[in-house]
Amino acid sequence: MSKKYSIVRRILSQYSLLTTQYSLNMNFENKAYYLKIDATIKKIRTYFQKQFDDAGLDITVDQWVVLDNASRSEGISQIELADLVYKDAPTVTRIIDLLVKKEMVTRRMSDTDRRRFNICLTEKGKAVFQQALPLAIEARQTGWKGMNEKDFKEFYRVLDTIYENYQ
Amino acid sequence: MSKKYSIVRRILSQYSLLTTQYSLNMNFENKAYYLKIDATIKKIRTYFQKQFDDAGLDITVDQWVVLDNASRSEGISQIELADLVYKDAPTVTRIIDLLVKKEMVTRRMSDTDRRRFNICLTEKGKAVFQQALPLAIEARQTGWKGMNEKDFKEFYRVLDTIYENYQ
DNA sequence: TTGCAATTATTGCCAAAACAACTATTTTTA
DNA sequence: TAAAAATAGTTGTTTTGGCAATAATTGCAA
Repeated sequence: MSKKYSIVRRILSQYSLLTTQYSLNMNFENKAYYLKIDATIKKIRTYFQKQFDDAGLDITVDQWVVLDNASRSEGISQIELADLVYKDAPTVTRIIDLLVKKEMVTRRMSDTDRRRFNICLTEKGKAVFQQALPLAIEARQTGWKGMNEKDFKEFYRVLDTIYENYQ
Repeated sequence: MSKKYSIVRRILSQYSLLTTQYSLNMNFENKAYYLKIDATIKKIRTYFQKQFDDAGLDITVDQWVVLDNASRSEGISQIELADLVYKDAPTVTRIIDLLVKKEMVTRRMSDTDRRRFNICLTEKGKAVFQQALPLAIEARQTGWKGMNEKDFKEFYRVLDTIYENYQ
């Protein structure tokens, strides 16, 4: 409905973004890369979500990230999962709650440490993972179209440096 | 309290991230840059928030982004603001609600269009902006330490390309 | 071995994101 | 000019993020 017009607004907004944020009379360090990164991550997230929705997969992007990482480490704990996916423990607790409710993963009490759960994918979880994986790979490649490995390394270097600068 | 140990976990987690996600036997397109960007943006956000908190400023990062953009366009509408900050209209409505509650901005009914509000900073809003601005600039420069303008341009080119690839 | 520190996970609170549905206007167009 | 389309903004719902506080369990040190 108002889709077309929000696209127009978006384009106009990008234009103003270009004129203001790229303007040459600013010192480059002062340009707001935060907003740029934020806009990009939202774009990626939206695209991934659309792929999952279109495929009829009942899963969010964050749930996918958790499912993906859990599938690669059978019996991982929630806190280990939290570190892998850069989320805090409460957030992982709630995402696992939802995945359990959807019967995609189970919490198995650890034999050796009774504070801990071992997270395991159910058959349904494995099936969803298998369906989502090619979509995720395709989405990733779509985003990276037109760029090469050198771009990738430079990009990672900058992201790593920013990350380290805030440690 | 458990701060020290979560740092240890974070380092371990980064190590495993390096070994798995940078491993050479993967095609570079398949590496999950999504998680990397997501981790970085969270890091930036947390640092900004800490600066505001330490300075005793009662403002969140998202509220700051809205306040900052509103301050640069006296009487801007909410939808224009939404486009500038890459948020949707409902999100901006609620952030403005909070800023109004904190008496940092006001909604003034537009003279020419009765659907529209003109957003204006109050004196308090301007004061908070003046206090937060140097902190934001400092935080931005901190994140960019050790990098130059060429890095910046390359970085923006990659972000722009990803963004465009998903259009 | 007792006691304290650390760890795992949960809950509560508030802010924010994405989406749909809705009201009230304004603009378009037939 | 009347009807339809578009626009600005709000509200509701669900999910996620960050932080603090808590319970239960484990590990360590005196």
